[in-house]
Amino acid sequence: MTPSLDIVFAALADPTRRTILAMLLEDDMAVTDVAHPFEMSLAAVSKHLGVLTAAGLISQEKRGRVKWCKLEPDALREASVWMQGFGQFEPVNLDAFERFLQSEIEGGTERS
Amino acid sequence: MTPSLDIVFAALADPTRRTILAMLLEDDMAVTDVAHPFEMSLAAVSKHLGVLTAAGLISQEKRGRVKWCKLEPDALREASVWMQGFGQFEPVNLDAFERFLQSEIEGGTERS
DNA sequence: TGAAACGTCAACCAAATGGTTGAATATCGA
DNA sequence: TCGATATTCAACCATTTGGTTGACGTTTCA
Repeated sequence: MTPSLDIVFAALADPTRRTILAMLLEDDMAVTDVAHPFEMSLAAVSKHLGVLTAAGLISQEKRGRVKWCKLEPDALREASVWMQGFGQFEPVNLDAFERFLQSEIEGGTERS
Repeated sequence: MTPSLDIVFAALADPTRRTILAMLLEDDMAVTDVAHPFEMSLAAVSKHLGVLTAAGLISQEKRGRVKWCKLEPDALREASVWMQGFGQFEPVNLDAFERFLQSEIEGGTERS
């Protein structure tokens, strides 16, 4: 079940979380290492990672006592498609655009 | 000064606001008309429009007693560029776009 | 075995968010 | 001028968000 656009965009709206995503672009990281550059508690970063996980933007896998965080960039695809629609489609085709989104996006259980 | 990614993504995180943007894709609208399909007060919709304006996603121009709302899709560019930094997505999802065009051709124009 | 490292949980707090209602402001039209 | 229309403002409320701290469960390893 793909997380809704609500959850994905809300996850992206925080600068700490966007920085974390950029960090994970380079390599997978343990929670403690993700937290290191930030001037906030480990628990706070752990919460941010929870938000990113709920949005499907990262995945977390525990090996031993270390929990590894991995970027899942595919989760950005749905949001990206949604945004691109505003640049690429003619205003005339709203109905068609909406049908397109409907067919393109799975699991979007949002109210209209 | 372009609004920060924080503000833009936060604005996009609400389904009511995304629906408003989709409505404005079709045409400019007055505040009252924007509010019409929603089951909430006019004041609430007015607040949403304020959030979208603060994010630069729409502009509002008052003519007479009517305030017209206009989509400003360029505001999505910065956010779009940020997301594209994560690779995977081309600026346009060409495959999906071609399928969309194909369905357009096959389906004919069934807008009423 | 036991201390240290890794990470989360629970309770708490301040501020922001999304909604309400009622009053206020400004403009149009007859 | 007066009533209706269009929109915002102000105060209020409940919920969510982003942060804190301290206690807790696991896992490692000397």
